[in-house]
Amino acid sequence: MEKPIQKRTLATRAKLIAAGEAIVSEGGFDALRVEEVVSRAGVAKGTFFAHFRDKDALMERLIGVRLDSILDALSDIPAPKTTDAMVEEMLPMLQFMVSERYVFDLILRYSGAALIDDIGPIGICIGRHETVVMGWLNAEGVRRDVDPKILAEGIQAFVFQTLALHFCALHSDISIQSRLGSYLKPWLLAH
Amino acid sequence: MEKPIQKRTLATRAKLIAAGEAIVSEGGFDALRVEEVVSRAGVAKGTFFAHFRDKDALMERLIGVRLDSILDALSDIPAPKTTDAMVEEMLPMLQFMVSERYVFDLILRYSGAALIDDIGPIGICIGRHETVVMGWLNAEGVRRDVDPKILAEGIQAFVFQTLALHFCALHSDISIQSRLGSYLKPWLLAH
Amino acid sequence: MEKPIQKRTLATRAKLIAAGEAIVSEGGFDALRVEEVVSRAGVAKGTFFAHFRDKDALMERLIGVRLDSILDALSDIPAPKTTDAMVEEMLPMLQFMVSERYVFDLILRYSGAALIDDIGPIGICIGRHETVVMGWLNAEGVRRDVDPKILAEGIQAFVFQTLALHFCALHSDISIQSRLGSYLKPWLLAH
Amino acid sequence: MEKPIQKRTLATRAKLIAAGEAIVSEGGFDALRVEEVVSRAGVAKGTFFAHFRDKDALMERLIGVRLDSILDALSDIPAPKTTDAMVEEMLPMLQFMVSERYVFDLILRYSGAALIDDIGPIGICIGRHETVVMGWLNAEGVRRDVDPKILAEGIQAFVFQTLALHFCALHSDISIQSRLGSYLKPWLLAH
DNA sequence: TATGAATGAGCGTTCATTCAT
DNA sequence: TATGAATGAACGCTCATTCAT
Repeated sequence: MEKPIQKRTLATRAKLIAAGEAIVSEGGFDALRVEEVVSRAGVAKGTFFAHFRDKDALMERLIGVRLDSILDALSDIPAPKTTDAMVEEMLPMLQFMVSERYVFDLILRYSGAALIDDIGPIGICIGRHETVVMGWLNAEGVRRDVDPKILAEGIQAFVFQTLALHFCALHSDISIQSRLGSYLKPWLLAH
Repeated sequence: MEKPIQKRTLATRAKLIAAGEAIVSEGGFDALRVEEVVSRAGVAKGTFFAHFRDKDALMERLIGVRLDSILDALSDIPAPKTTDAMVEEMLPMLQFMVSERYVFDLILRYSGAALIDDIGPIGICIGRHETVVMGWLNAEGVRRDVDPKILAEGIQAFVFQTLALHFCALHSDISIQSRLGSYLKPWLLAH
Repeated sequence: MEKPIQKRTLATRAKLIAAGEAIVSEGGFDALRVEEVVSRAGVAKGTFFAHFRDKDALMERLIGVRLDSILDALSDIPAPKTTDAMVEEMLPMLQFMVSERYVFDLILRYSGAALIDDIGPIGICIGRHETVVMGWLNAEGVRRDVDPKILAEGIQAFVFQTLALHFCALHSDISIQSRLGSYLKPWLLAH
Repeated sequence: MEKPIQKRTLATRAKLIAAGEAIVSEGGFDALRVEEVVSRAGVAKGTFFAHFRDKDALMERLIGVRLDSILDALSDIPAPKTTDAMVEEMLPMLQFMVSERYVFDLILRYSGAALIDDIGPIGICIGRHETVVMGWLNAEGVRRDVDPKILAEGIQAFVFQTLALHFCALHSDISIQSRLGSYLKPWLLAH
């Protein structure tokens, strides 16, 4: 009785997201213009803002969709045996995050929201990622003296650090993989 | 003939920085508008850009000044003996970084620049911070199996992670100190 | 079979008007939004337009109600003997008209409608006012060389002029009363 | 020293006004779009708002220009001998005011401003009109018992009343001339 | 160096009104 | 009658940055 969301509403929202995805896949996230989204979706501008608080809200959704499909793949694989393998598996996600500065910034900003109420699509994905990664930590060689939750959060921290340095140090010769690896080994391995 | 920097030039730059600091101390970094800076400094808009590459260049200067004074204090203290003490000592810096979302974002963006050529004031400060912290790692109980440089970078990563979560998880009941502590213990301590 | 107006219909309309009045008494006419009217009345937006041609139709109703009660009082008093007394008696109406620029504009726009077919609540009130005022003109000292109908219309013109100047000339030191009086004396008195 | 307005500024403003006039003369005031003004003037949108507070501010200017040229003509003619002749002379102005509802509303709203400080173009024109008309009142047959200033203001009141009724009473068979005449005779003539 | 008018792309907003269900 | 999602056309604004003087 509360809010029997209408079919039409859902259809409109879907049209908006589909239009957004089309634009992004053609020109990247940075190229997305609200004006074009509504024109492609065939709805009025006012409608857009009735569905999304602002442009960023759609961006979050769109990024969330991408992250979700990456995470779907990640969930299906068996737990990697080494930190190098771990990094290898995370690579698709890292590459997506690093594909556009704009994307990275948005993820960074909305990622932590995983802990609060009005958790957005990105926050949910980060949460999923944490869960998946946590599932990997029950492996041989991984330290047992630290709460896996903390370990997973730490991995997250190193991921962000790695990507942030990647953006700043454009001419750096250290690859994402090796940098992340050099953090994860001492963080995860029993010694 | 090289760079006979004129007195007037220096004076103008000083006026701009003073104006910037005044605005920031009144309304925060986020509220700083080039328009107001020049109006307070009594110069024209164009003059601003003759002195600073862009607005961010001034921002960096302003933030750099603050960070520097915090770091000056940090350099004078003896190396903390425990991770808790370490967190305690870093608190002033954390609190400044967390004082405004805008400040945090800017630091995040320019921090990694420490690795590249055109290193700015913020990058320098992050570098100083890293050096100071690295100096603490020669203590008893700190693991020796990892390059201190990597350890220091890891601390940085945990600092950023902690602050990022702090921003998003407004209602969280975990304090900055305890969260950072729960990262640093397993990261730094031999076991 | 003609118009068996249902109880529900009347109830809905009453709710809408009540909601409108509540909003107006809280924030003024200018602040009335259809959105809020229906939300307070607990009906859907579409329902509003099933009851009122447009927003202005409600506005007219609302203003009409106020004007009516002012006019009821005005009808009961004996004809004033002087133009000053006349102005005095008209004051409550003037003050209401001047209470909000928006109200004045609306009255101005719909007042003349008195001459056409689809006469609305405001037009009716202006007509009533004209009738009342015309009844005052049969007094001693009032010129007889002009059709009382024209005289009454002229009074109306001076009222509007006075109020219009009142809005623009905020800092003017001439009161509504004295300005209107200085128009009415030469207009009404035999000489 | 205060504000040595630059030539370029003046040129830009002139371009803006010229563009506005062109649009108005093609499609009427109601058809003016800020977007088109700037596009025709070949300047940026931001520039428009640097010169005019908002769209209405340009409208005022544009209407002011038209009124000015009508008033220029009005100033050159000899004082009319009768109220009918007076009405006849005022006709061009009346017709302009009545040419578009939008124009009339704007004039009505800004006319009285003639009395205050931040007097706009329209206010100035109304003032000029009053002066011109006042000059006509020194004629034979015009009553002497009332301050010409009041008489002129009264004429203004009747003009607005006439035009307002003209708009509302679309199907009315009374012409502007005859209605205005029926007000002016008893207002102006000695009896 | 200094000036300050001009740039400019696009976002967010407004909110009365319509219409398919 | 009632519903409420959708409409839609502009407006106003932002404000760091550029460039001709």
